[in-house]
Amino acid sequence: MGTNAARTDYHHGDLRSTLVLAALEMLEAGEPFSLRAVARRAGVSTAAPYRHFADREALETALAVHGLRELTSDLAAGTDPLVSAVEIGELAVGYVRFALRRPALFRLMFGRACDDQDDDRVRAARALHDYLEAVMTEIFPQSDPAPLATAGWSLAHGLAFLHLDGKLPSTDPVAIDERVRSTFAAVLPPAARPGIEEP
Amino acid sequence: MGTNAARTDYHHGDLRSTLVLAALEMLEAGEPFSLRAVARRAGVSTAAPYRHFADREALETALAVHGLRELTSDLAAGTDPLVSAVEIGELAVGYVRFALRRPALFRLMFGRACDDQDDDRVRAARALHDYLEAVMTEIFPQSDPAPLATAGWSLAHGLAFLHLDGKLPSTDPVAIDERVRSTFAAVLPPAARPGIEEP
DNA sequence: GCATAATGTTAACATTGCTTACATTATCGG
DNA sequence: CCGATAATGTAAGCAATGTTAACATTATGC
Repeated sequence: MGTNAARTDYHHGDLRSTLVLAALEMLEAGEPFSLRAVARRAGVSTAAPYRHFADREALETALAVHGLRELTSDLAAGTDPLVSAVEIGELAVGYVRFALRRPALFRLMFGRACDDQDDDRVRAARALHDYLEAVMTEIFPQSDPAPLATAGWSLAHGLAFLHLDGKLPSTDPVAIDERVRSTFAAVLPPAARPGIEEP
Repeated sequence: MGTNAARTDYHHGDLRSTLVLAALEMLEAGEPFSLRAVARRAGVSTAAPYRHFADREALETALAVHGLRELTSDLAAGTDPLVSAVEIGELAVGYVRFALRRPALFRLMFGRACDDQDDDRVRAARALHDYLEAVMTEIFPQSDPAPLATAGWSLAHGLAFLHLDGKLPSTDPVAIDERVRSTFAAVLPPAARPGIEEP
């Protein structure tokens, strides 16, 4: 109990998870999202969520953590044995697809300042960054991976947001995938060849 | 008048501009922003803004248009005779600086879907895109400028947002500038040399 | 000058985030 | 096994917000 209250089985039975789930469903459905609406959907009183989240922002942080983890595992699962530079483009395609598939969640994850007080959130964000850096290290063993990871993440992130905002044409999903690939190709073509022996 | 009501001089004297200005000041000051608060600051009743903006979103769209124009002219003024590929990095530095200097405004400009109904907003967004494409055309005359413009914009945009969100360390402004430069250098090094004769 | 449309005001409604006081029930020490 | 206690949920209410409707006022065109 106390800090580690995650599996408790009280009046409602792990209301906290229920609330997060309800909020995720509402985000997915594109419905506007409010603490009261979430409580309603969970079949619980207006004030009940405040037993589990300090305020609205705390719920949003929990949702962001969920999204960050899902995105990270999505990317890792999509292209597991990263070998060629081409696959970086595929990684970016996965990133942009995630953003367009879950626009509201994506905006929650990246739309506001990272809550540095929340350990879970900081960890989840760093896990994503570390994964990208590891991939870059594997693909470009002779270059400094840090700027490459920053570049790759920023590029994918910018593509995701600009498509989300309608700043780049975003009607045809196939065209989007192609644009992401060609953008990465335009920028990372003189990459290291695969199969380089480790130094 | 009618649609072109911009310079009218009624009871208050161009309340519309006053509201936009008041809202911008509040954004700049980091204050939370509400229609009522804007009306209060403009010294006008709660319902007055509805004579000039259909709803809150309409005001936000006006602010976004303002911000897009300012950003575009900022960039164009900062580096006027674009010549070398290095300057693209400087362009990105200006972009990221703008985002960090006006975080709330930047989020308004790019945080939600581009209101395709609003001609001003569509035009302002396209003007920015066209400017970037023109720069790319000038610098890389032999390459297809479209993917390069997309890549440059996305990269700068992603850097801006990741810094804004605290996903990349954002305490020291000088370090940020340097990171933006090195990121662009890591990705656009084999650029065309300056001084290429026009084809 | 006067009809009329443009602009601003007052008052109200529904919804929201949040708090306070209270009710209920799980858990634990005896 | 039982009662104290803390964890959890509820009811009611406050202040703020977006929005609208009904009304007042002033500028503008005939």
